[in-house]
Amino acid sequence: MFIWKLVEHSAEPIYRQIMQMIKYDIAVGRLSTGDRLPSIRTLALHLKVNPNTIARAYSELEREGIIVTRQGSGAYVARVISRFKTRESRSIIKEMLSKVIIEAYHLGMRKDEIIALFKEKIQDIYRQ
Amino acid sequence: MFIWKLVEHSAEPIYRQIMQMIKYDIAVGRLSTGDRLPSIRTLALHLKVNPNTIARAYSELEREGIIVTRQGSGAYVARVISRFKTRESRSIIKEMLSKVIIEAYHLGMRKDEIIALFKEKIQDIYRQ
Amino acid sequence: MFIWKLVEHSAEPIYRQIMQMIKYDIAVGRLSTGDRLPSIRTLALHLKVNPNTIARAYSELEREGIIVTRQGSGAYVARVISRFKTRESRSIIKEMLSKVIIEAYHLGMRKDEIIALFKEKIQDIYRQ
Amino acid sequence: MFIWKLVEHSAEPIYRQIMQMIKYDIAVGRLSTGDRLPSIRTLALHLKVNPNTIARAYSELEREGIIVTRQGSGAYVARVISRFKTRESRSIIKEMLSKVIIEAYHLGMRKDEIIALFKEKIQDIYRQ
DNA sequence: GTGGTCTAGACCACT
DNA sequence: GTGGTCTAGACCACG
Repeated sequence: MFIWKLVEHSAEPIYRQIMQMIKYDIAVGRLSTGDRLPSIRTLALHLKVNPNTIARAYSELEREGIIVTRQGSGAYVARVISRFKTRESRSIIKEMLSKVIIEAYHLGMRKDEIIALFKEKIQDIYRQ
Repeated sequence: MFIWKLVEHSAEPIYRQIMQMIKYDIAVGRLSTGDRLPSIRTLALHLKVNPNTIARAYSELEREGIIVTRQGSGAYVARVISRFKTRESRSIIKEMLSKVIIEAYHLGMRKDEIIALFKEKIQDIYRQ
Repeated sequence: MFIWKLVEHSAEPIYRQIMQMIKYDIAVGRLSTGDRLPSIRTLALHLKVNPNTIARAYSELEREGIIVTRQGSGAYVARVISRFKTRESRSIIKEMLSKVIIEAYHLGMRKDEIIALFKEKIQDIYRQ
Repeated sequence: MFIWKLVEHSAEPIYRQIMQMIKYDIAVGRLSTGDRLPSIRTLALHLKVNPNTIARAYSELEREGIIVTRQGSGAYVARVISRFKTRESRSIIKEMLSKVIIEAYHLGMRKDEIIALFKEKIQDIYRQ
């Protein structure tokens, strides 16, 4: 079914970890448009967290346009509305790339090492 | 002297923005080993934030081994101790790369676009 | 016959969308006093929703005095009983107008733009 | 200070009523860019609701870009970024106008009556 | 002091 | 059964 696990004692809030898991699964194709997500209660039991926490994750994903929810029915992967706003998106992604590269630098990682990691990761997600 | 500016109303805590600015300047070579950082009071006035906030940033940077503070003298950029612990660092950076690539995906960015951004950013920081 | 369509994944509950469609058709004259509405089963099949949902919509419309249902016969558009209670109605409509105008304001719409939209819409419904 | 009151037993969720009050006050100019909103706890005490409910309202207003919040500092009325997306906004407002006019029709209100109400309300908000 | 996250548990609305 | 709202109360992060 789903094989999601939380990182315990992470600084990352639980609801964000959940968002991240789902976004990842969509990005790598394990979840597709129209697929039904587990119900809030089911997932809460599975991950052993409070249903409100799952609800929070789903609701944030919904406002990002990544899933849709309907009372009495459930939550579903949204049709991909690539509502790409070039300028904003570029600036968000540039900022994130900046951070990770600076972090790698200060962790003593070499240029070729981070490039290798980047290539590896991008293959996972942007499969041909 | 220094030309740092805070992003107003960013979700990023102020002390982290300050850490980020300093790490960036070190990474691109604007700050080098042994350089003296502005005093807490000076920087607090300049950025119009509480001195405690600067102190927090400096203390975290010291904890990361990026700067050293000497009682009564000030804070200095540390000699680059590449305290690179391969496994941990790789996992941190992989996690961060994953996040940014997934985010780019969901923002509708194409593979070549994010690759271009990555190349651009890595040139800034890892100059030959 | 009828050409009603639901907005998929709308935040608006399905039964309310159905009520809205019917009220709209009455208001613009596509449905008149005495006209028979589609049966619950028929409409449920057509819209691909649970018959209970249609039943709920019809029952609410009946409560509002807009349709009447006769056992075993079906649902019909009621004779227009203008059960207008000045004070209550005014307060409901004022509240709704307030909301839409405030919303328009925060969406950056100009005064003349919303006035134009209002005039357009009111022509649709209150034809001379 | 602030003179907000909740409607008891309203179908409108409390957090939405709170959002509405704040949007209204901004629209009519009682609150201006940069003004500080009451703290979550203060407002919760004042309105006799749970702090989480206020937090929810503030957080939704933030994602609509109407206010900004900072941990440890408070919530402030945002600079008006009229990030007006013509098509989307027009469609939202048209939908809302449609509903209110249909509702007025079914409540037996005359054309001139609703026009009068509209004019009255729009004067409140879009003052010259 | 501020807002942010999370839990436990209740009740409601919708299909 | 589904998701949505709300409360009470705890603990953390930030300035």
